Amino acid sequence: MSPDSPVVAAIVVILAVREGKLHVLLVHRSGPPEEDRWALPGGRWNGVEDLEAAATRVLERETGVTNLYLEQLFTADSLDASAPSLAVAYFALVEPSTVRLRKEESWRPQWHAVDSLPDLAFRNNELIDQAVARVGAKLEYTNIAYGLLPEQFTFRDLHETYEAILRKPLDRRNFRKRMLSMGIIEATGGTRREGAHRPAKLYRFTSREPVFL
Amino acid sequence: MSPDSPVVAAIVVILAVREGKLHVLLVHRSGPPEEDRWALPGGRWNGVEDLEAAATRVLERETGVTNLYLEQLFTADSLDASAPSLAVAYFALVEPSTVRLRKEESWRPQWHAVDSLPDLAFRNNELIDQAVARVGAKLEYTNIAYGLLPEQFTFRDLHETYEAILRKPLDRRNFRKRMLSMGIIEATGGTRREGAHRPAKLYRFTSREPVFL
DNA sequence: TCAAAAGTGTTCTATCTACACCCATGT
DNA sequence: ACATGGGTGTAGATAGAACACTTTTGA
Repeated sequence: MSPDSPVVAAIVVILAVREGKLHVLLVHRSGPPEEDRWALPGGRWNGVEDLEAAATRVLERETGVTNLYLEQLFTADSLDASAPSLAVAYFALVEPSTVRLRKEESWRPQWHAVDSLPDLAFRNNELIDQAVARVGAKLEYTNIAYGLLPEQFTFRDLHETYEAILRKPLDRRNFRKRMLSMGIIEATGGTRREGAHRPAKLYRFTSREPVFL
Repeated sequence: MSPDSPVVAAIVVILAVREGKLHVLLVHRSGPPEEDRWALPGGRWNGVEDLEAAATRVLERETGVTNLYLEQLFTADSLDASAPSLAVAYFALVEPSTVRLRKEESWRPQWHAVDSLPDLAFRNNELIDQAVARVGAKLEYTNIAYGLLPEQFTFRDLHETYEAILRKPLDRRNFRKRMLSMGIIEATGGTRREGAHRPAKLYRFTSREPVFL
């Protein structure tokens, strides 16, 4: 491999909220370089398809999910000291119940709570921090949370999702007002019973395409 | 060149405010591909240095400027239909009086008002739009305007700079209050006479490193 | 004394924050 | 009737927007 022809990979920070905590999907490297460490899933770019298509392919291979929110994040160099390489990082927002993880023995993908990550290969921790920061900022002025939630959801679901990403408590009443005044969600008319208490109204996103306010 | 080993280039959106208008530095392509069109300056990445070093090198070659504000913007593929290629775009903020443009006959760099750009090679217009949007957003919560202004400047200079990027009038009094309350600038104590009128106080940025508020 | 730009405060409005009680349901 | 989470309103503080006159200087 000549110095002029680096290896280019697309890697994806796949984020989901599970049981009120933000998780990222990692694979365990069973071969060099950085053998036996956790890392973001990725795939080599073949130079023919779109870069974003390469990221989509990685996302689908690892999760079975297609068509969710995907955005370019950052391009990192020098990740692999052994050869010239470039990693174009994307992040994806997925709804965990739609995910079917790959079941291989090696390179097995697994959810990890973002709060308590080990030291990852290729300085991937920095990319995850960046992705979380970016998503948090975008929650304020876009509807991209649709990527993290199912078609229908309660205000509680939405509230937990926001708190998981922003890592701070949000007043329930103010949160509700803000969401409604943003106009990105609407009541479906339905309700959901979940226990010995009042049923919650169901909502949906008015659009499941990215909308900027 | 195999499909697995694309060409990687660093390209730079170099922005400056000249006479109250936002400008971008472009080179005129005197060879294929896209011969005879204007494009962003760039250089091939050699795979050894940091990507950011490659961008810095482009910036210095075209402007003589070093050590100003530089940030990664976006990585674009399929810019050149003839071969697999990847362009990692950066944007830089420079103070035009410090710039000494390269004087070659071909590939001569030239400032262009962002308001009235021609159709550029490699869909570079989109990258410029992105850069301007990003800088505009960051003016609100960072001090990166330091990159566009000399060591000392008047409130008028600062005001014109902000208006040039945001493309909208900003009330002078409110602007002044906001800048001072942000705490990113301070009076030097000096003044500058510029004509038959009251001299303006001079200010400097309290820090010339990026600061987030 | 005039022209030209620098400098300065107040009022109003909208937005954000803090905060506590009643409601609907199942057991 | 009680336990559990769902649902709602108000008051105070803060930040942003609108707006016009006085000051300093050189000619």
